[in-house]
Amino acid sequence: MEKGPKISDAEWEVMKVVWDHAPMTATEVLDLLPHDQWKQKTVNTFLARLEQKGVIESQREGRANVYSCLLSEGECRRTEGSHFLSKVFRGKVAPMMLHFIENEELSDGELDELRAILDRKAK
Amino acid sequence: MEKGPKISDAEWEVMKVVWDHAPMTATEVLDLLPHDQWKQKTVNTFLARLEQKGVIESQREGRANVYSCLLSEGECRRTEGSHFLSKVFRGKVAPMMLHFIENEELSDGELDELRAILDRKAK
DNA sequence: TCGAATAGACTACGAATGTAGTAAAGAGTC
DNA sequence: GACTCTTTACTACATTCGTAGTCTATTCGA
Repeated sequence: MEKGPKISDAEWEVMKVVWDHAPMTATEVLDLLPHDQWKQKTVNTFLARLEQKGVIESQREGRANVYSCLLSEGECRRTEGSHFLSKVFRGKVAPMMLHFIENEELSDGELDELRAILDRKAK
Repeated sequence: MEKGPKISDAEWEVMKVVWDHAPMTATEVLDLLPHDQWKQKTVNTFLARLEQKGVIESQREGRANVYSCLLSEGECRRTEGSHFLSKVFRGKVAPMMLHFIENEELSDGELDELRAILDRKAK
């Protein structure tokens, strides 16, 4: 399987906005991020780096660059997820699942949902 | 909850060995890592950094340093896991679980195991 | 048309990461 | 005790990451 590019922590924050609203300009990206934590120039830098990495692309439109996604959130989740799995849980899925079940709050509804998925999966 | 230190990708590789075999020396750590990918000096650097970060501690024993864990693998998994969850899956546990069920190979045995855990959890 | 505002391009810079080299000190050998 | 070998302590250095600043070109208003 094809290894996607490495997307850093801060880059992920930017990408969440882009995935939700692209195509969009750098100014629009800033507007959808917490203003007290982000400066326009910082956002611009990340957008440029993300384009370098092939996660997004830009098209000039008048005075502004309009950014669109090249990689979907799902694709990036696959890359990041399998990396996390092998790094933190030594590639063992079941212990990881158990970890999250034990450590994160799951509502009864979510538990039911997961059981349903597992039942379907098991044929 | 107390945020643990950031442990980098390569540092995790070293820590897996330390968690499995501590207390141990730097030389012993190298012996348990793939020799073609690790040099002794590199291992030493990582051990020093991990000590700085408070993940391990060392005690002088003759000419060598003997390293022991200060943070368990489970503690580090909790820190890393909740970071991953909020970064990649926006804090939503169920979609993450679903993602792994759909994207990683789970044997029938593992599926059964997970169902059993969920059943127990839901009472 | 000329200056002001604005968006992008390029540059900066310290901290963390991956990967090691060099110097030095302790331990064992003759 | 002098020499050698091992293991540590300190230093190095290119990349990536987080966070912007400066310089420039373009657009908009007067």
